[in-house]
Amino acid sequence: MTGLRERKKDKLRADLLGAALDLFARQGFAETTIHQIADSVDVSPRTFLRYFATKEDVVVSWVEESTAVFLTSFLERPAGEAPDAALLASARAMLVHYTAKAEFYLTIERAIASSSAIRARKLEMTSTLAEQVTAALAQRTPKADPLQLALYPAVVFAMLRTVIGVWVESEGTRPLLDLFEQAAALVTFRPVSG
Amino acid sequence: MTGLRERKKDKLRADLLGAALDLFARQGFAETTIHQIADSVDVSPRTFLRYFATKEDVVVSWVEESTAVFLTSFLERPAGEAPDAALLASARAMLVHYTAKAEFYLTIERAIASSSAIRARKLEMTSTLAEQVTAALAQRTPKADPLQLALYPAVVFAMLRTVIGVWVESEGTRPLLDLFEQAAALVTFRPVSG
DNA sequence: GTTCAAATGTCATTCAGTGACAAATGTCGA
DNA sequence: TCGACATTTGTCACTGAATGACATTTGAAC
Repeated sequence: MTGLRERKKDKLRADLLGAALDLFARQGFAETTIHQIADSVDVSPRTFLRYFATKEDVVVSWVEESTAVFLTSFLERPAGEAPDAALLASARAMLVHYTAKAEFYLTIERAIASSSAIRARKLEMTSTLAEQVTAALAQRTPKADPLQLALYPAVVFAMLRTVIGVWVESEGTRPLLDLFEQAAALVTFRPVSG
Repeated sequence: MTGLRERKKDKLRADLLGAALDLFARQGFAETTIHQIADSVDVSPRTFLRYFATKEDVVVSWVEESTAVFLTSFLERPAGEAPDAALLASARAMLVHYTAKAEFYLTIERAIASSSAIRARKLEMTSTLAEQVTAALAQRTPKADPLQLALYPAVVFAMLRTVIGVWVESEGTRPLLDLFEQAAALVTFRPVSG
């Protein structure tokens, strides 16, 4: 299972990630070249690009982890549950995951906030996730209007984005889940007539 | 005022824009090079980059127009108006603008939908607009929690994005404002306690 | 240890974007 | 109308991201 080859690969990936985040934090994202990242781990730039399709992906790969948490949670929700309840539950699951790795995600989110290129990339990933969730929702209630199906996920992710933004600005002092409950209290969903 | 120089500049900008959108529509965004765009208007690639900072900006420059409509409208709303009412009113103003130039914005939005690079860029512009609106909101109700201030704009823009998405998919047949009213009926805002 | 597959390095290339400087082209006053 | 002046454009050179092809190294398995 875990031969030397795989272990090396995992380690190299982790090293590249660490070196990249370190350089990003010190010099900024745009000011760091792939060459520098590769150099500080003693590999060729080409190798870096084999592990991460683009420079942004270094940061964004971690967003994938959290979106996976959301999606997994959502697909496991009972079929009879109301869409908004299911979405909110999955959002909470994702924030629990964030909270468990708070220090780490703070670093990631700070890197994201520092560069418009990464911010754009993350927004795009979130919108992809929203599409997946919308598709899953469509399977649960096939008769519903596309607008209704797309709207709830979009709104929930807007809430998540906002909550995480405030969390990062508070340096992680305001508990994520509390913030989310406050946000959820301000927006009400009307039942979908499917 | 309008010397030959300025007129030439305006015309060239318009020509570059037209040529670019045309090529994007036919070949796709990523498959079109700056060189091609410049060639079809008989200018050097360097000149293209003097008119548009990046290739994405060709498309994105038009998003700026619509965001300006939103922001202008929002800043003109009466000070006493409830935040959610003001936001919804400005959203409607923006959609009226979209509807007035429906054919054109359909082209733009199709280009946006076709390329993840542009989609990312547009999302980023929307989030910048959301920040500006949040800042404006903060001036109206200075005592409010940052979370509350940021949440409403984020949700309204999520609604707008969703509505425009459905509109584009319907090839512009479903009226934008109708879609928006349907969306607004599904999500309710609780009053902000500032 | 030999054989096979995966990982890496090297090389070449395309394309976006930037800076510097020269050439061309309007603008405006004499 | 001519000539200084400013603006726009073209050319050249360069950096850096990203991709493809091919050779080389290095684990894996027998």
